[in-house]
Order: sequence, then C-alpha cells, then structure tokens
Amino acid sequence: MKVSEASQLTGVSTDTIRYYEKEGLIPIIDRNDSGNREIDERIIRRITFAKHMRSAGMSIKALKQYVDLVDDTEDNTAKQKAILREQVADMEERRDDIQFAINHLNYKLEHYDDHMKEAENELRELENK
Amino acid sequence: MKVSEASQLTGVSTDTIRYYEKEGLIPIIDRNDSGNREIDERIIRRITFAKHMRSAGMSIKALKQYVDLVDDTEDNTAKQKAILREQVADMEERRDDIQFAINHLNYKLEHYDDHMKEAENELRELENK
DNA sequence: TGTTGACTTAGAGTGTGCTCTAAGTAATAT
DNA sequence: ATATTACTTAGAGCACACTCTAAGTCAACA
Repeated sequence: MKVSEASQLTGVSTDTIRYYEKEGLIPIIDRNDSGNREIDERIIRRITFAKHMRSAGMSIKALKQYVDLVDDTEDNTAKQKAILREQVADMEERRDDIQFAINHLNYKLEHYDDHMKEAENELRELENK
Repeated sequence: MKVSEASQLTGVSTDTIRYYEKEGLIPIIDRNDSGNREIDERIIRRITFAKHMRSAGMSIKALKQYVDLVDDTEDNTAKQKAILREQVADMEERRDDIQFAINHLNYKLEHYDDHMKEAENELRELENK
C-alpha cells in the first residue's frame, strides 16, 4: 500500500505519516525498489493508534516515550513506568474535564431548544390568528 | 482580588487571564482607581470554566463562540446551535479516544507490573539461596 | 521520448495558544 | 527620597504539531 492509500484509510495526512515516522511514533516503513514506502497492516494499526492517542491529547513527546517503552527499544525502568502512570492520570483528568464540558454544553443546548420552541410557538399562534 | 491571587486560586497564569480577557473568553474585568484589575467570584468562575473547556480540548475560537452565545452578546441563530452540537460531537469523540487510550495504557502498565514482579521474585529467590 | 503524476528529501513556513519583554505607573517600605 | 514590588500595556517571541515548498527521482502512458 502506498502512503496516499494509507492516508485515505487512516485519515492521517501523508505529510503527517512521514512526520510520525521521522519522530519515531510509528516504525520505520520498508521501501520498495523505487525507494517508496510500502505500508502494511501493522503500520496502518500503528498510524491509527497514534491518531487515537494524539486525539486523546497525548503529546508527541509523551507518545514517543510510550512507544519506546512498549517497543522495548529502551530500558524499561521504574522511571518510565512512573511517566506512564502520570500520563494515565493526566488523561483521566482530561476525560473528566471533557465530560464536564459535554454535560455543560448539552444542558445549554436543551435550554436553547426551549427558547427556540417558545419562539416557534409564538410564531404559530400569530399565523393562526 | 488581584490578578496574582486569581492566578493562584485558579491555576491559570496572570498572562493567560489577561489574554483570555482580551480574547473575550471571560468578561472585561473592572479596574480599581489605580487601573488594576479587581477580580470577583463571578470572574473566578469564568476563568475556571474556561480552564475546564480548554483542558477538554475546546479551541479558543470555539470557546469564544460558545461564550458569545450564552452571554447573548450576539444573535442566537440555529447556525450557532449547530456549531455547539458539532462541538459536543467532537468532545464525545475525544472522550472516547481518551478512554481507549487510558484502557490501553492501563493494560500495558499491568503487563509491565507482571514483568517487574517476575524480576523481583527472581531476585528474591537468588537472595534466599 | 516526453510529460504527467505520485513519490522522495530537507528544510522553511504557519496557526494556535500561550509566555515573555520592555517601558511605564502606582502603592508600600526604608 | 528612593528602592522595591506588583501591576499595566502593546507587541515580540516561543513551543508544538503539523503543513507546505522546492528540487529531484521514478514508473507509466501518449
């Protein structure tokens, strides 16, 4: 699979795929005889995973640390584990903030709907006079 | 309350408080005779709210739109409502991504703990020989 | 055979959201 | 009186995460 197809499939731009490879968020991708990237299912999964993590608010740097840990490319010290725990704690806080925000906006939307309905009813009454 | 105290209380830097005021994310703050900001409980709540929304991944622009809508400083059109609904949908997606990421990291941490325990047990056995 | 189009690279440019700087004012302490 | 400290402003600078540009290579089709 070419990089453009991988982009289509994952919703991550070709530039960003190349950038993630350079930054080590995904593995180095094999090249064909012409020097072009040949992307397989494993890389697709890694791109999608990176996309999820970035969308969840994980920084490039934090994601790199995580990837290095899981890929066993660096030593797995207790310090690395502590970094991971911190990241989980950050995410839990962010998740709670998001839920708060969703609840808040939904409440306001319902409220707003009420206003709309009132306005619509007023209009209807005027029309039926 | 001075801006530095508000910063301490909310965990938002003085620079950022001034920036949020300039951008209209919080109301214009009253000044005292010296021209310094006099921050009250209402402003504190607004700063905290902005902090929550930002932490939830809402952009400055989107937050401004929302604030304008709720503050009734602009006309409340159905278009504005649609914008809000989009923001809620975005946040729900982001929340799900975060939960996915948390689950993933927690699983890896448990796995990692197993490795640690094995290593510890091996050490203990060696010591008890 | 030439030109179209997708790929490659290194590196420059961009938008967002702060964060810092410089220059100035005002209140307080010595 | 003067020094310190916290505030003010406009605007410059910065980190992050892309995103675009330029210059070049390669395969395929007219």
